[in-house]
Amino acid sequence: MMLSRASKYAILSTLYLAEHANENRKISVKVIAESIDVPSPFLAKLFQQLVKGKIISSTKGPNGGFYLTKKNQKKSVLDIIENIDGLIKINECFLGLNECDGSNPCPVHFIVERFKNSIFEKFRDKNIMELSEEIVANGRKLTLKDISPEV
Amino acid sequence: MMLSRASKYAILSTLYLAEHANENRKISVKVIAESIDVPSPFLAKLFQQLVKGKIISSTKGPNGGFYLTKKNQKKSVLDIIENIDGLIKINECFLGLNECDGSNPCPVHFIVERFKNSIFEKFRDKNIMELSEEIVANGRKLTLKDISPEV
DNA sequence: ACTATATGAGATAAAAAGGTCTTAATATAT
DNA sequence: ATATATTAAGACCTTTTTATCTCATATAGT
Repeated sequence: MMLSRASKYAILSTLYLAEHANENRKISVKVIAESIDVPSPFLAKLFQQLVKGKIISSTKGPNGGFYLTKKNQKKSVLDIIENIDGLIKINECFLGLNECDGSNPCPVHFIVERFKNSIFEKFRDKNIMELSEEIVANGRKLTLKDISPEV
Repeated sequence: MMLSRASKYAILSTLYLAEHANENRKISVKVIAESIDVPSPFLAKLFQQLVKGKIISSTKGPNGGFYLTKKNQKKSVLDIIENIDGLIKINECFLGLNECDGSNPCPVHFIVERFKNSIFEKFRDKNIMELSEEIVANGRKLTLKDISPEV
């Protein structure tokens, strides 16, 4: 029931692409890595995998970089998580029990279940572009940098 | 917002102690490790730390083992988590953002907040003995073993 | 064609988490 | 006192995760 750092980086940077890139304006790993403050060689690896998984797109060479096609924009955050972590982890019992379900629940099973449903609403039932637009509309910055107040 | 395996083991085995041990009936690592199916040398290490943290108690020698005093029983699951993982991890932003709070929320901040509050009700506002009694009353087995139906 | 600039791929390294082993210390029972 | 059972402590090993490095490949612009 938790994301690896890899998944978090992948989510943030894909949402970054959704907001800032398109087929005519591709963005390099380096720029994204600096913008959201993640280690760039690590992000490069993640992007390779996301491209293979058809979550994002890329072109090589000058003015190349990463971006989302219309089709990519329809993918969900859960697709990203599935691509990077797999879905097992996010569905595991919070206390690690092998057998934990409605008829055999751990002490926090129903609490976790409710949470998971809400998360899935955002991460499965909404596509990346929709989520990105929501974030932009709310004026949020998704970065791992410290956001220092301007002086 | 997630527990390490170490924390999970510690929680399960402390709840095991709450249910099965007391000052007159101490239980050895080996027995507990087998009962809930966790690696026993690893659990031994965790128990050392829990003893230092005054979450559980121990005595050496024949008929020795681990158990909970009245004082230990008043500790909470959150005390266990704090002792093993520290509290930072459980309070981190679900997406890993450095700055994520009510006035600067990540896309799932309020969902996570609600979840955290519910978890805290069980893990901070209830002591170990109370939680254990609740679990016993509900007839739950907290083990990592597969619970195979009896033939 | 050549050069510069990107990504792609695979090997490698470093750090963290998970797990084991060995020896010492201590308490109990005989 | 001695043997035995148990935890305590610390070193050690393994696996997974995170991160880096190097070289190959593709593309654009000149």
